[in-house]
Amino acid sequence: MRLPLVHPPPSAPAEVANCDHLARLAAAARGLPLGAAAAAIASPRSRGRHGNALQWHLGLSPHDARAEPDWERRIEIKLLTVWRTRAGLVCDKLKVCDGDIDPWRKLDNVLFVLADRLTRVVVGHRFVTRDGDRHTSLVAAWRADTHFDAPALFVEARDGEGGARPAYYVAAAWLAAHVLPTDLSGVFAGLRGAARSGDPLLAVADEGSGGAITCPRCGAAIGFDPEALRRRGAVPAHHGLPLAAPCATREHVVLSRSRLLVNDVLGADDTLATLQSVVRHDRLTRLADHGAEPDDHRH
DNA sequence: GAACCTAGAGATTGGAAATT
DNA sequence: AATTTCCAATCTCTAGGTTC
Repeated sequence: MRLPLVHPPPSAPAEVANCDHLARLAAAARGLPLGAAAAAIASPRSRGRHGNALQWHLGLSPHDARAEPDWERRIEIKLLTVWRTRAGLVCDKLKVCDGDIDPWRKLDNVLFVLADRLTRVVVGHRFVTRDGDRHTSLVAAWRADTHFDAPALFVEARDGEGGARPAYYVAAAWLAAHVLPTDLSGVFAGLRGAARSGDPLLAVADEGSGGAITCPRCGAAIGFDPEALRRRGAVPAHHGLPLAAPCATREHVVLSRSRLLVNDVLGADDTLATLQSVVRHDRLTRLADHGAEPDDHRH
């Protein structure tokens, strides 16, 4: 159920908060697969595991549970999962905070890190300050009718144990209008059937490889529809026997090599290895460990 | 009519905080 | 010190609508 906002909006737009160090890290994250780090630091079904993985790569505590912006208490970092539909790039609504917390401060300055829903690869980022049209449209939610006006910010109640648990969300439409670019490479269409339950294991193939490759993890045969790979860039795949760990009990998806991004810090080989989960957890490269962290973050 | 898309709501998770 | 409750967060499901 949708409820009216509790916290009145500030009258003035937010001041821009910059951090050059964070900007460099965000740029360096492009092409980085988050799945491997997520598997290393979070439980397999944890809701926030890819956000945790991003925090880890940025040198923050992976399980940050503060009510304040994550980065220097000035910039909120949000992982935004995106996928492709016929209409272009889309994302889901995003929770801002619980209903008893002021959402405006969290929305002052946000670094949105965009990740592909299928591959969990970082595909881009955007710094967004609550000013200009973004301020106006968010503030308009204060007087909007929760049911008929499709406000950019809303409260949704969750009836759980111990009563309602309302929380603030930004609408997907607002994110589409103010955060998402029209197009971005490295973003795949959502897959039906496979990849619906849990993260699929990924294998990379060239589009000319004709429907059969060997599994990068265990060497067993993987079969797929090569025409579908050319058409969509990703296909559900059949993993042949033997089905040993970690390949047993997991869905498999084959990706077209030419549609994948390469992370500059990892390089082509390590990007592929990380994406395909063949890097040991204690050998993972952490983004924040590359390049010295300047004392002043160059503000 | 099959496949796809969307909004709304529910289900889960690990760490932090609170309590015993 | 050990246990329980609280909490942030978002992934997943479902029903109903749209589009090929």
